[in-house]
Amino acid sequence: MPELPEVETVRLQLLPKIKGKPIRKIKVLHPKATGNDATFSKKLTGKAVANIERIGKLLIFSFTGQHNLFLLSHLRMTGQFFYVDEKGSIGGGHSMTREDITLPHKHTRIVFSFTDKSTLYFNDMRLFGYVKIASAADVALAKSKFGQEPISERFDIVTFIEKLAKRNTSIKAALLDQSFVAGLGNIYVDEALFAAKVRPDRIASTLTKTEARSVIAAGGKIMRHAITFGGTTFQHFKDTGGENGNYTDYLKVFGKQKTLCPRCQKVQIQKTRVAGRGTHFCPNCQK
DNA sequence: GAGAGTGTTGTAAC
DNA sequence: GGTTACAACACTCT
Repeated sequence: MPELPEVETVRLQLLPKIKGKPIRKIKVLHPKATGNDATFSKKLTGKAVANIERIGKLLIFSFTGQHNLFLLSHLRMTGQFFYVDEKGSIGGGHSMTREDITLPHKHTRIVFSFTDKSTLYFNDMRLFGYVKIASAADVALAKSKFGQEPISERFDIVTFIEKLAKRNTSIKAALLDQSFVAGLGNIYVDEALFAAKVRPDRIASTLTKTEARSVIAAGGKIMRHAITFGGTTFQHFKDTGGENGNYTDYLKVFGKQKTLCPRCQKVQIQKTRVAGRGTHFCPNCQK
């Protein structure tokens, strides 16, 4: 379940590996992954990635000398980018060759072959994710739909608090709304609310300013920390070398139901359903 | 073996 | 505009 830190991990790993490499050939194994774009291969063949940006959980690829050609990629829940270098090593020599992974496999949707014989695979079991061609206008429109990111040093907490006061849903639902706050998903929302000692089912407008600040500060801190550990693997996330994220060991509440709260040591972490999602919290610590 | 559960987001509908 | 419900999908768990 890639959230902001996992997507950022993919971006940081992928960029140095593919930047400036012309695409020699593209095989679309499942057209849905490209938004059923019949021109996908033709438009991208011969182009070289200039940069990869990220906003929220969305990746934005730009190409050298192309001012109106971009790729938008969202991993949704099970999307993965795997990079195999010219020697056939998954992860481009960073990680050991993964003998347990053969590529392409039945969930590989798109194969990008570069002129240096390295290959980028887009895998997505559930086909919710995508890699789509976009114009500059498409990119601008997509960017406009995201709220502020808690990891941003320019996060405007005053505006956030004002908007929060108008929300009559749970704080969890509010934090999961990407147009309100960008980057948090189910795992990091639970972790941030635990760190801030706020119950996930609290109505957003009832949070004090201090609590609101605390939630954003915790969200930012946890996600920045997770990025330094290569993200969190809970079910499906793999980095571009097929490795799990290493932040998993630092989770305090997500998936920890029926274990003793690591902070108060008095009650067990509860799992309930808030905002239609599996939700973990300490009924003692979180108010 | 049928059915529920899993989670992100766009869209429709209120 | 806020909010909810649902669809998209394929796999695992009950």
